[in-house]
Amino acid sequence: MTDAQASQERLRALREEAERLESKRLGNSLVKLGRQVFAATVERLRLRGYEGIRFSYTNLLPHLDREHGSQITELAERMDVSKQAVGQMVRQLEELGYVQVRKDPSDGRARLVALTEEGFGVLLAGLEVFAEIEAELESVLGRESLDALRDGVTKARAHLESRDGSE
Amino acid sequence: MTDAQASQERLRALREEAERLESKRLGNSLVKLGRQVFAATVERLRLRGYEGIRFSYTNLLPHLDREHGSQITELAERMDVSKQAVGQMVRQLEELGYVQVRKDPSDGRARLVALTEEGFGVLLAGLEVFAEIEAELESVLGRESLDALRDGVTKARAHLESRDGSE
DNA sequence: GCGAAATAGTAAAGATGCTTTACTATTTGC
DNA sequence: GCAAATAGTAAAGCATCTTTACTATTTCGC
Repeated sequence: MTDAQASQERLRALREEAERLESKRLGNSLVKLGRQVFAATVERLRLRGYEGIRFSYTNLLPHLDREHGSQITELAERMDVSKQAVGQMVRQLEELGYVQVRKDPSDGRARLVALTEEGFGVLLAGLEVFAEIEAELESVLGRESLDALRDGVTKARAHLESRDGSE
Repeated sequence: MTDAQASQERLRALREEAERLESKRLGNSLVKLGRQVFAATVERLRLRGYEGIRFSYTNLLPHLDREHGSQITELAERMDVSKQAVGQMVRQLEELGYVQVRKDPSDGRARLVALTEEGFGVLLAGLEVFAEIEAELESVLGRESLDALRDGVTKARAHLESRDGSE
């Protein structure tokens, strides 16, 4: 076998390997599934009459109440995202009329974010949609597999976080 | 119990429910894990001396060869993304010197994308990193759980795709 | 062969969910 | 009472796409 032939052979084998690995590309399919869940959530909320709701909002809303309100920094910590990200969501939700923001009387720097009546509706709808998707996945995968998936995801995240300290 | 009290009670229960669900927010943790895999891959390639490699490139490279080359549209179909997205990656990889593009002699509209020598190196490194991460996750989760996770993700994607026809 | 329709590709902008850097306005801590 | 910490905003950037709109070829159908 000549060098050229060997090189070609190597390439062919490699492409086969790549092809074989294709189905296993975990990072990719995880993100795609995650985005599908995002899109499904947004779409189903739209069908329930809630326009303009992004998936990220459905992460924020459950942390809000209608009485006292919460500070943005506190919300950011609970959600494990930056306060800037929360600030953005709050501004958008305020425009949509789903949250109300007022000055914190006990701290001039802070603002208190609280749900409006409509925001409470979105929260309820979001929980419904969430439960619906969960139920569907459970019926497709079975309770055990779904739990195992969640568990696997959690463990994998913990490993990569400690190993690469990222995200 | 007055109406106001009932409403407050409802809210409190709801927040507890939300809190309880927090750990189960599948869409969110999936995307986060996916991004962790992205970041880990990019970081480990960087440590191997490959700068400027994005995760998306590691999806594209295994589809390329060094001889004939492939058309962008064909690559897009195989990768299940838009041809515009592939076109972008190709331009960026070309700038980095990892792929070479030439006109398709048999079709004046088309261009053929092929790996350079350096691009081949990135491909190999990417496969190494991929295998490394896989091995780590396998050692953390166990072979069976990892397979189950992959399987669960695949099934969940199929369900949401058929149910919502989205992504 | 010739004109309409399909196809390969590019360009530019927008969606989404973030982050980072840089800044202002308060409040706290010594 | 003054420096350092903290709450928040503003603006830009990043990553991986998509959508809309367009050009340049090629192919199909007659």
